[in-house]
Amino acid sequence: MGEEITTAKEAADDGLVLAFGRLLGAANRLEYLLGRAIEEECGISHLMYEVLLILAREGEAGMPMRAISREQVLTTGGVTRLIDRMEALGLVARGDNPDDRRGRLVRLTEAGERKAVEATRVHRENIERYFVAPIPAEHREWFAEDLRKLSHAARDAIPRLR
Amino acid sequence: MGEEITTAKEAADDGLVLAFGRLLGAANRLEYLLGRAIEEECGISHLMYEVLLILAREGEAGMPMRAISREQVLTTGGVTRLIDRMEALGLVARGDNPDDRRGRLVRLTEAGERKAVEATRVHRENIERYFVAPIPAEHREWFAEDLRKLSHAARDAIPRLR
DNA sequence: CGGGAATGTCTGACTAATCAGATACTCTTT
DNA sequence: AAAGAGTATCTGATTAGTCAGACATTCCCG
Repeated sequence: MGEEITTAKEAADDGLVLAFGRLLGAANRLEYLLGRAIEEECGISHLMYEVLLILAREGEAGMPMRAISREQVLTTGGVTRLIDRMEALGLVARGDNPDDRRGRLVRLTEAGERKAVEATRVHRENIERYFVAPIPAEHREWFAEDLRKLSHAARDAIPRLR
Repeated sequence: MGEEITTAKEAADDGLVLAFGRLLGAANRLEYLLGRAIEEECGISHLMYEVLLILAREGEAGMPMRAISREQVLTTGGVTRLIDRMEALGLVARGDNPDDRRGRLVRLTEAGERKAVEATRVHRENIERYFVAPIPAEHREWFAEDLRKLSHAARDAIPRLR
């Protein structure tokens, strides 16, 4: 594993690269499956669902677009367009930010709250099936904990997006 | 955790949904970081790198586009265009498939092999830093093993893409 | 306090994916 | 062997993101 790699075949068989590929593979596939399910059953994209949860956590006051961009790896331009679509669906509302007149605050509407609850029901069921079931019960706690560490380490390493 | 969820706030605080969000968050951010690094240092996208490794594993003969689409969650149309770009960069070559004249076989070129080795060097370094370092040494083996299980379970559950 | 740097959002131009339909071939069944 | 079903790839239209630049506002330092 610590050896010098000189052929493409060796590169492809590298243990570390394989393990990492597994993380991405698992995440991509799970995201795909769960995203599909939410899209079909609730009519919103997986990214919209994530934003619903972020806003739900934030509460009444709403949060600036900037903060959403930071939570999800998404440029501010991307957030603008995502929120445009969510606003068109009636899930969120934009309001002025009294503390900073450049910015705006996004908050959930009633419909957005209902959608968050509905989508979570669908989501939970599928997570149980695809994410929890394959991990042996005695590993689950550590596994979740390690994911948390990984998630934070990776977040801290990301340079600020425009 | 097993309780009925009725408000958006509760949905956002659901332990299972949070843990899953962590997996996706970690994977997205790591993919972002490592994708950036490979792109900047090697001039290819993360997806291209994955395909280089897939082809390296396959060897001389090459593999049909269909198989690539299956490995990466990507439609066949997406693979066509990805391989178009990789061909333009000189990393892969398409050849006829003697066994099935509908299909074509994709294989690495010399330049593709070199790129796979080069990119893996960059990749390994960053994986060490962002992926391995945050996981305590005594968990690593189980963690990788659990990821493997997850990855396979998720792969088997994915419906065939067009 | 005034001016330059920094920040938050939006937008036009672009990119890389999806989807669905077209085409060409293969496989199976009668 | 002919027909119909199935499969591999490619392509036009669409979509959802990126990037870079515009603009308004705020922050900070002399």
